[in-house]
Amino acid sequence: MSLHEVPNIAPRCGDCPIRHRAVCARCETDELAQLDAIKYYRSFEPGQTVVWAGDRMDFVASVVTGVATLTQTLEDGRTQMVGLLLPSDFVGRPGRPNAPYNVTATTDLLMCCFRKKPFEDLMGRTPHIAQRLLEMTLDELDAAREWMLLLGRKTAREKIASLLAIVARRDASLNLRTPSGRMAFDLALTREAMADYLGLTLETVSRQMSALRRDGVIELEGKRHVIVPDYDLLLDEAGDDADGGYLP
Amino acid sequence: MSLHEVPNIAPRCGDCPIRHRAVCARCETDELAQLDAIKYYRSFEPGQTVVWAGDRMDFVASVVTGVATLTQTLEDGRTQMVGLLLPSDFVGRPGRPNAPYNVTATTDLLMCCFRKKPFEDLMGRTPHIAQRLLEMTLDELDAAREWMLLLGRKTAREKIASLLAIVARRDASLNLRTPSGRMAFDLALTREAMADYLGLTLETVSRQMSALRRDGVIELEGKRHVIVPDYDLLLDEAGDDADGGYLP
DNA sequence: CAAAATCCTTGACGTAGATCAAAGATACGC
DNA sequence: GCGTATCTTTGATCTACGTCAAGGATTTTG
Repeated sequence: MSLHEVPNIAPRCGDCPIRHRAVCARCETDELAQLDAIKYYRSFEPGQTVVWAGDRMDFVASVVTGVATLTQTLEDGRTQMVGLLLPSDFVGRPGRPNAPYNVTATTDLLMCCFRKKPFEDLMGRTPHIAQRLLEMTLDELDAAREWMLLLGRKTAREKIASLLAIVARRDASLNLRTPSGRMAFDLALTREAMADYLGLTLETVSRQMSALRRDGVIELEGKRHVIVPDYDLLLDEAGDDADGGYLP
Repeated sequence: MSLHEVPNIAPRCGDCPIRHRAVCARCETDELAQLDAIKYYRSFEPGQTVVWAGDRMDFVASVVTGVATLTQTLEDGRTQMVGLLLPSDFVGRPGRPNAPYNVTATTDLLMCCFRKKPFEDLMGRTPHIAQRLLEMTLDELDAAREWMLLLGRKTAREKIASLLAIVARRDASLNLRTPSGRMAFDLALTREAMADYLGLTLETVSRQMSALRRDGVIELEGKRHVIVPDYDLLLDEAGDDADGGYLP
């Protein structure tokens, strides 16, 4: 349910195959046991919908493997992606019965779910979980606002470059990155999904990807595997924000 | 720090002239006293900056009267508004030392501030304040995502209509609204601020405002006072989202 | 009350990205 | 191996919105 740098340093959550950035960062073993008691797994195929906007959603979850998206649509079918869920990201909101957006798997997707009621109870008993959730939600809000800048003011080329930079950065924590700016990753999104992310059409996305390749900013192997020979060059293209980004 | 319907039903916070949606919704009198002890007021003139992006921000605050904006900028000066603060809205984030965005007064502005350290301490002691803050942050996130749909997929005319509908709705709780859809309000934003909100240029905003007037969707008295003869008509123009909006 | 800011409107024109259309890649089933 | 479906690329054209420019309205200042 977010988009930023993910340190992925949280301790393992019981026997759960993923490090629950969401709920485990400061968990005591006792709490981990309680989380384990209420968790279960669900898997989805590419294209499958996890929940429809407006539907009751009686669980919260974090992504174990795969990619999911949050999307919003207008009556006439125009759609805008409003969230991109990568492994360790969290979906769902304690205190809200219904899902505000469509949640869709774009790849094979495994989610670790917690039934909402017991999760909320646990949250009520352990204040630091609520605090952690607040922290995460604030991160998401920052990401959403960065995204707003992209949607409102960046050119198509800058949008593409920014998206690639974001995905590359997320992958960088896991994947190989040479000391130079060279890095490679797979883009788990179709051109259409990229377009929905960026507020463009898929044709424009395709054209701009070709243009970036032509200009040597990126290399493409097949359609989805991207190589960034010089990360700084990509960031230049992305026209990243002034105001220096805020200090830690 | 958000954009939705604000019921404004929270009890008064001590002698504070505003109902602190943020921190008082479920406050005990004891906690109110503690909040009162650490609060102070600051006022700003139109155009004045409350904090610069990146600067240390050692308080959280809620807007008492007036309007403020959160903006982000690219190096070349392109700017995007990412938050609109109306009375009762909350700014600032416990746990983060620096402000991520520029906060600027667009009218005369009075803020009720709480020094961050004591506020955080209080939050640590009273879990429901953290919960309330989480709730508010989730509301903001929803608003940000609605805004993303606007920025990414709506036409200029729809953008304007959506903005007017949002402001009208915020005002509706305070202002007069006849049983029919007729309503009137003052727009505390310049054309340029509207443009920054909507990801447009000020010329396009001006043209679309004129077009909406010409088409009888709105009436204008002077530049800032807007009359909406038929609110449903405005909502049609705004091309509001499908998926029915989620049920309460 | 003139002079100078601001803020807003309107026009003429250019362009980035949308739309429409066709065809190449790649994968999948039989 | 061939047909079908999905995804992607590329081209030709259109258009909504941006850019540049001029001129009102309204307020502020001296």
